[in-house]
Amino acid sequence: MLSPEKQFEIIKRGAVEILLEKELLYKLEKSFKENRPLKIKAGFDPTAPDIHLGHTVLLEKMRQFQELGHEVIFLIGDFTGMIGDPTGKSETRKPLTREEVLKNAETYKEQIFKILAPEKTIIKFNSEWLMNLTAMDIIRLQAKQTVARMLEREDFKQRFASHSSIGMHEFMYPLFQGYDSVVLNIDVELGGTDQRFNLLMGRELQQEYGQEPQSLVIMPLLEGLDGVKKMSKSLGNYIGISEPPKDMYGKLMSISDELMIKYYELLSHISIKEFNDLKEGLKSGNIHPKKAKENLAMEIVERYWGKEAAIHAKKEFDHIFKEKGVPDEIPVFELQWDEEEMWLPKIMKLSGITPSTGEAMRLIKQGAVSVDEQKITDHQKGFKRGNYLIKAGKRKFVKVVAK
RNA sequence: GGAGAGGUUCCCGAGUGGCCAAAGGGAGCAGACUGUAAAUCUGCCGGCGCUGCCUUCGGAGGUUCGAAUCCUCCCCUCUCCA
Repeated sequence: MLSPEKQFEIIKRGAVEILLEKELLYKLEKSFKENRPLKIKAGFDPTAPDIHLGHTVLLEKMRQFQELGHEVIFLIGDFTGMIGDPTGKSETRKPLTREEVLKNAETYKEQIFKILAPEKTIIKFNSEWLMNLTAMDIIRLQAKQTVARMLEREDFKQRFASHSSIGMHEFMYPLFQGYDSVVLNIDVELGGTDQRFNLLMGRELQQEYGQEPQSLVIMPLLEGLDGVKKMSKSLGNYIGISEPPKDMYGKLMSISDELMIKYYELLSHISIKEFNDLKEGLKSGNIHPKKAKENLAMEIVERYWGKEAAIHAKKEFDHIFKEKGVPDEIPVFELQWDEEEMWLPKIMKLSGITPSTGEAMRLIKQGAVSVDEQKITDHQKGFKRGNYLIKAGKRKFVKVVAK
């Protein structure tokens, strides 16, 4: 086991904040002395089992705890999921059926065990205990907090100020999440910055119930490909961990240099020293950012798909973008081709490479289209019945075969 | 229950009878540049073989030579009062 100080250093990497640092250090020392692992918790929504790199920030931190010998609980909020974390937009969600919850849990497992060690991960569902609370239990729980305290939460505060509606049940979300920590007697809870209020609630409730308050490790929300907004599926700026290697590689290569550093800090397995050297190197110009980005993309693709796939993805990427070549696998489209000659935009539309002939015409006028590696600029041009390789823009290819 | 505000093209948002396929911004796409990216510049950004035609402005009708704009009914969202 590593010394408490070393452990702390690893835990702190990438974290926005640790509450309270001294307290966590003390817990680590105690755990070290008594040779007793700490209980770590992180909660996940039961509805979104399609994991992307944003989720993995937390998972990576959990993995670090596992490697340090602590006990990690992957908590699926199947009960709290019915409420939906108050965001002002989301309405009360439909309760998932038992089958759906279990099915989603399976999907989770397939994905998270690419990061976490299966034998060391404890999976729990909070419906296990929350479902059995009586009305009396719930009132007792509610009595531990005040409306004023609830309104300190940024989201509630804003909605209250702007006269937007706040459902009574929404107040229960933080309480239940905190109560989970009480039930499990958690030592450290992990969460994103958006979870701060809920995480703190755990501390307060644990104290109310006579437990030592959990320490909090607050992780940043990973920015998506645009580098501004947080990574999320609905914004379409995400990299899913089940995406094919070449998509994953390509997306990683498209991030900005600045974002790359954050990704390194939060996602890469390189050591803290290596990370600092990298930052220095980039600053001084000794390391070319492109090279650094390639390494990052390789590391991450390899994590989810293996070394060979990563190498292949890189080759393919270099081929297409550096050499402006053609990928190995191009979708083939069998085109019903009766006439002698067909209008190019029509071919493009029918083959699905562009949504409309108008779009195809525009692209041709802009010099973005080539047929059999020959740039086409005449949007009136027709082609004789036959097979052609059409390229539109940098990454859209299709092989048209006359049928 | 009463009073009021509003629903416009992917998003935000202007437009209150013809000059509107609808300003502006964002997103997106393409070209140039580059390191593959960012930034910047340029072009595009409803459909159609396209100097024109067709379909869009919550829905359905109506007025008018002409409607996103006016009228009627309906649906939805939000606010205030109780």
